[in-house]
Amino acid sequence: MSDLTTQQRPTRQRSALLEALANCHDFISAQDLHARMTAEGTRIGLTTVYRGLRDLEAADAVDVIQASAGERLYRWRPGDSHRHYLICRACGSSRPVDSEVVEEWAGRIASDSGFAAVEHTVELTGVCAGCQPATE
Amino acid sequence: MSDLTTQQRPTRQRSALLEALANCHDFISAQDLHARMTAEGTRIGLTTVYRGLRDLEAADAVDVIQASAGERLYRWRPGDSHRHYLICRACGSSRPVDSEVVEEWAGRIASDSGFAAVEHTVELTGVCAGCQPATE
DNA sequence: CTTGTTGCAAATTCTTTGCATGACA
DNA sequence: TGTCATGCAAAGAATTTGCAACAAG
Repeated sequence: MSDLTTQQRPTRQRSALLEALANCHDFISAQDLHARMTAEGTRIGLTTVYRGLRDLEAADAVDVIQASAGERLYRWRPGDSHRHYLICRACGSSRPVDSEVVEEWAGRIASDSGFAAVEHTVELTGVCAGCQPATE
Repeated sequence: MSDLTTQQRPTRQRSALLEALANCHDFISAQDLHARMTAEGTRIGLTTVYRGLRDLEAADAVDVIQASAGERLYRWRPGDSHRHYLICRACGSSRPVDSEVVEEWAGRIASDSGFAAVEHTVELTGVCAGCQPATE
């Protein structure tokens, strides 16, 4: 179960899911991803999308953020590079941010507090340049 | 609406909600808070609890974190002091953490990126000393 | 009396699960 | 042929809204 060598068949749906996600450079919800794939002609069930995303999350291949009402947004993570993003509240676009400082800080908190297995979630939101009202 | 002087009647339920929340020194869900109040003899509707918490959130009187499945947890914020916490995944207890470093970092990201109105969410979770297995 | 508040029930939204069919090795 | 994956439909969970009765000023 925790074994990465667990057999996993490369199916049409799984490939399509990976491709769709890789082509999407912003965070997207399972529902939206399914809708987009369907619109593009890929026949795939919503359940399969959810399952695929869950697997990718378990494999640490995607970054995940919590949207408002329990909705989760996923974003493909190329390599092991980024984990934290700055997201535009208006258009939804996201850009990775350098979070070294925060990583360090989290590590320090962990050792100072006596807590074990400390994990952190950091979400930055704002309004990107393109979405800001022209009004001064 | 954004006016703090907006009339708001001090009702029995609202006072009870505030008191229950102030007496609870950890994060708690709307459902649990309602259950606890009911168990203590306070007659209040679940809807009213949700509405009260929503108002408190809007007034910045509580800190909010996202639990797993779209569940939101609330914690009374005395004064304007703390905003970030380290939460035990095992027992749910929380302790405020010094987040000055993160505040600064977030501010720098904001100015560097060209984003406006940048807000940040930071959640730290771990296993507190009391919940760690005696093993080792 | 007038207006905001309450609370039950129904509706919404996102996500997960049961189970029979279908595909890959 | 034997598994694992798929996907429909139903279940589950948390939160929000409609609306009539109620309480405060």
